[in-house]
Amino acid sequence: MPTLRQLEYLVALAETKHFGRAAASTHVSQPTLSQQLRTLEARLGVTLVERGESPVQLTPIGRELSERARKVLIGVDDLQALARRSVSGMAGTIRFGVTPTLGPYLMPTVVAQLHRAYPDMRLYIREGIPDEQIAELRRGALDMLLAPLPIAGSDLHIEPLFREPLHLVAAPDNPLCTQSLLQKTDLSGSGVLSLDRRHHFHRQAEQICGELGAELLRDYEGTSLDSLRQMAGSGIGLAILPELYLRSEVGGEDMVRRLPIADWSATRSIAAIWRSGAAYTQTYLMVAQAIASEARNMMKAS
Amino acid sequence: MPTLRQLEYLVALAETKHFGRAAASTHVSQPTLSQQLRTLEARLGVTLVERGESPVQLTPIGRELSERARKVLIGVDDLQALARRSVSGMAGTIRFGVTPTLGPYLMPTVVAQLHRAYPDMRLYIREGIPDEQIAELRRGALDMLLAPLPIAGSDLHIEPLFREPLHLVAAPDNPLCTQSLLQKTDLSGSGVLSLDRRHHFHRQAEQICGELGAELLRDYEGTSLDSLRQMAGSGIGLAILPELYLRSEVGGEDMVRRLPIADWSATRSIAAIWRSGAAYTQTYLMVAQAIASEARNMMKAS
DNA sequence: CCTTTGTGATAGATAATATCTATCAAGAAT
DNA sequence: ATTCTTGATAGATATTATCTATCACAAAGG
Repeated sequence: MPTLRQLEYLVALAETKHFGRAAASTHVSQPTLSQQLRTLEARLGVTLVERGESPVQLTPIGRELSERARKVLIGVDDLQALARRSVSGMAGTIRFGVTPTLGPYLMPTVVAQLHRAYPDMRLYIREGIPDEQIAELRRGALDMLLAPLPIAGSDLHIEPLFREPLHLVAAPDNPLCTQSLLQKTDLSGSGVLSLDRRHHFHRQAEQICGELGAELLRDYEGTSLDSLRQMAGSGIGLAILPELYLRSEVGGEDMVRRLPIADWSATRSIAAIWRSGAAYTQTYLMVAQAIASEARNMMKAS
Repeated sequence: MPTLRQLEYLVALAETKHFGRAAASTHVSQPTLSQQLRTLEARLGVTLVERGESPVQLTPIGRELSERARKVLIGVDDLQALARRSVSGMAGTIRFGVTPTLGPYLMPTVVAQLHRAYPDMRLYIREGIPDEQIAELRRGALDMLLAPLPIAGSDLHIEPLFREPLHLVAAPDNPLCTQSLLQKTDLSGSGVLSLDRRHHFHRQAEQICGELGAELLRDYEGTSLDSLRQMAGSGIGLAILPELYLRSEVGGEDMVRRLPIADWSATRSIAAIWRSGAAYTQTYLMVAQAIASEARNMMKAS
């Protein structure tokens, strides 16, 4: 295999057609360049230079290979340039897991912002069930994760970011919607829709229903927040929907109404998570803080 | 600057996620790979591997750079593969000079033939005045040349290839065309057209006119064989045109007629030329012989 | 919980390679 | 004919890559 230095010497000779000047431009002595060119010719098994010509001429093969060499050296220069830009850590592709109950309503803006600020960094977003994504994070298929708490694991760094309010919603013609302020007891016995049980969301819905004396409907599991909203809008039951979803273009409140309930404060805690042994944790921390900031901005705007 | 070996180690580690297996696949010991990865990180100024993780994980930057590294190594593999294919000499781009009084009527077929036989070799054809192209050959702007003889120069290898007949042509309604066999004396005093004096062709026309007692017309210098043919076809004068031109699609004899002249044997010698100190002279010789063979084939066909 | 195995890092020695200076041979320029 | 320029060769030195031996620590197994 040739060395990059040898390729440099070949390219310099192709440009200068002079052993001495090629040596000077690559900062070695002329005998070194002469010797290394010979070694390169021996390794490649071809003659690169017409000896005895004045000025020096490359052979047709030598010219062809020097063009290839130039491209290789450009590739190495690009690699080094990227490394220089990466010294801060703000580079590379971060494989980022998100729950579908949050990611689509929050991450697009954040991804665009971060890419503008750090052109060499990308978030490659992948949706999935948090528990499954935790396993993927552990085995190295993901670098970072946005997920609701709680999450257990001493080998993970958990960075709480923000709390997202959860709202109970009903169809507009539901009698509950006629009251200006509901008491929790008013909801006793109501049917509530939820996502399938693999979702964190489901468990939180179970807890809320327990508090209200409501009933978690088991015959109508939603596959997405949208299907929950549509079923709730059709009067099949109530639904618990998160704030960022309701505020998004996709969500919205044209089909359902938030129920105003006295002393209602259900929320879910969202955290960014990465492996404890990760390098570039400052980078992950910065990304996490950008997400938290955007989420707060989105929830503050009225 | 990283070394190609270090890039190999990085790519192997990205693939195996195991220092020992990466070392085995690159045929070094595990401590060597570990050390070289550390050196590479130091040179690039970035962390490529998450230490303490099990199994080994690359950082986002490490993954990005290993992709760049892979591309560089592919470039080097391609360079080596081309070198292997070039050992025979039949590779690279040969910068090939030709006279416009011959090249366009002979070289297209030869270029295609050679490229089929040797896909890694190309002839890059450039037309020009032979004397000027001889200078370009000497100073290394051309590798090879097809030109009429004589050519002087002890620093050049001259490989005579074939003789091309030259024909005197006239307009069809020229009285000379009514005779089935002309004597050279019949042409005494006739006007003959020629190319401008920089062309070898011009000098040969002068010589032929001297032999015939004809007169070289000086007010009508042609810029190409086509313009000579068209002027001759218009009755402005006679013209001397070479065999391969007359046989070509571009040339042809629809506008002019060859004059049948007793004991007519005017020809020009065509040779392939390269620098005496050139490498890969066997390649040039093979190219030259392909040209000679094609020329003979084209002139033999009736 | 203890022992064994696996993994990556470190240390010192050795092998291999790159580069140096000195000098030469040959050609070009004066 | 002499001097200068250019690329090659020789031997010495500097630098780097790789080795083996061994360590520290974590994971796996009993």
